[in-house]
Amino acid sequence: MNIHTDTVKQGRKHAQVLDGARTVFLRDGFEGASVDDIARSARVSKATLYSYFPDKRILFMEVAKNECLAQEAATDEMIAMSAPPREALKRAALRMMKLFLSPFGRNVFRVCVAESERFPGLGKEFWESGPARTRLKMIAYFNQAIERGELVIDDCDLAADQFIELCKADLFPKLMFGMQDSFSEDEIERVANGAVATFMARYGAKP
Amino acid sequence: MNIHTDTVKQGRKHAQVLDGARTVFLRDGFEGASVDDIARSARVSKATLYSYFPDKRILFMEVAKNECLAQEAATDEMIAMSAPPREALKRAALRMMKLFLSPFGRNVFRVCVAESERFPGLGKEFWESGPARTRLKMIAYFNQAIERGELVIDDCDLAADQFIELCKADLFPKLMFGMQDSFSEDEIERVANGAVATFMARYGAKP
DNA sequence: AAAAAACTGAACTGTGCAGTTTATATATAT
DNA sequence: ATATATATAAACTGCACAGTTCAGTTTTTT
Repeated sequence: MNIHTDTVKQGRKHAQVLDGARTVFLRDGFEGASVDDIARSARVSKATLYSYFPDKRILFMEVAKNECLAQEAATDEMIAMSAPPREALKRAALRMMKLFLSPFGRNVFRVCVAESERFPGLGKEFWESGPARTRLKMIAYFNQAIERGELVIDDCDLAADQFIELCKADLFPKLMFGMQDSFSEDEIERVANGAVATFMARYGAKP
Repeated sequence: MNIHTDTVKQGRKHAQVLDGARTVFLRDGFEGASVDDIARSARVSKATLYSYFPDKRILFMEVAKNECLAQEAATDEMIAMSAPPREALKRAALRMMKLFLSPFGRNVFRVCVAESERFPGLGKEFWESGPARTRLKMIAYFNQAIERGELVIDDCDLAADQFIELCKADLFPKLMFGMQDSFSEDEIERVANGAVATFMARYGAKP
């Protein structure tokens, strides 16, 4: 994430402030979060907070930048490149779903959607350092599996996007519209299996 | 939409106020919209506005209620029940996509996501009077097509959810993360065709 | 142990905005 | 025509919150 590569003062409480900000921003969004809340949550005085981050916007950006790095780290080891499609896809599906169904994923998405007007580029940068990487991993896997004759795909980009969307079926709208906020293993299994089955019906090599 | 069935004062400027509110809320969200802006946009004094709607929250709910009714009306005639699957699905895909890619769809979604904390039930009510109806229509169609031997579906609920998500592939994330805000016919065609092809590969009756 | 740097808490300023009031104007009905 | 309803503009109140200041305390460095 390239948002603001400025030098921000380092010091004892730097991380502490970021942690508090992360908590509050993820919970309340940008507008919803008050700097007093953040300072309280970080167990730091407001003055200290402002000595590290000259304003709320910059603090928010710093938090976003950090989240992106974390996301980036979590992406590695997502797909077992050599596994057969059904297995590899199932694992990928479960991982992706766990991520965007988590409070973290939910909130990041909410904040990106709500704040993308105020912070142009925020959504894009998050996307690129998170979801886009997963997508690339998947496309790389597709190419290997095509080589092996296990998959037949004309448009790999679209195929990847379709698989990702298939993993959101049912659950994602329920989450976004606030109709449900946690999901059982069974619900997740059902959707993951459905995603794999539908994907393979279209793109699995016919014997 | 059942949010607040109170009696709100009727009168000459009732619709005018709602219109202005609709414009501004959809553009700026709940927090982002100022009552002064709304009054200005509705060409009505603030006092008049408040004589119709006792507070901002209620005004917002009233707008949401109206949008739901409109949505509901637009849903009828979405699927030609007797058409063969590829044709019916293609048409349904294009309609759905046009809807959620429109500024209207985008904003309603944004507002629901951003405001679902502040207004519990808002997202759900919108979902139920909009997307859920489309979903039901689709399931009804599936059942007829299954009867005719054109489709083979074990879990119609999941199948409908999958089709809806397939229609969002590629475009929806780009929209949500602010990476692109309008889409060409070609882009839409590609995704719609992909959705139909993938859906049919899984659920189309084998000859 | 002394000096320097970092932190605290609390009070303060300024601004933006929801909601109210008032004095005035314009329709609508009798 | 006159009385009553309704609408208007503009000023005002109250509050929440970003950002500042400062006198005093704690931690780190030397």
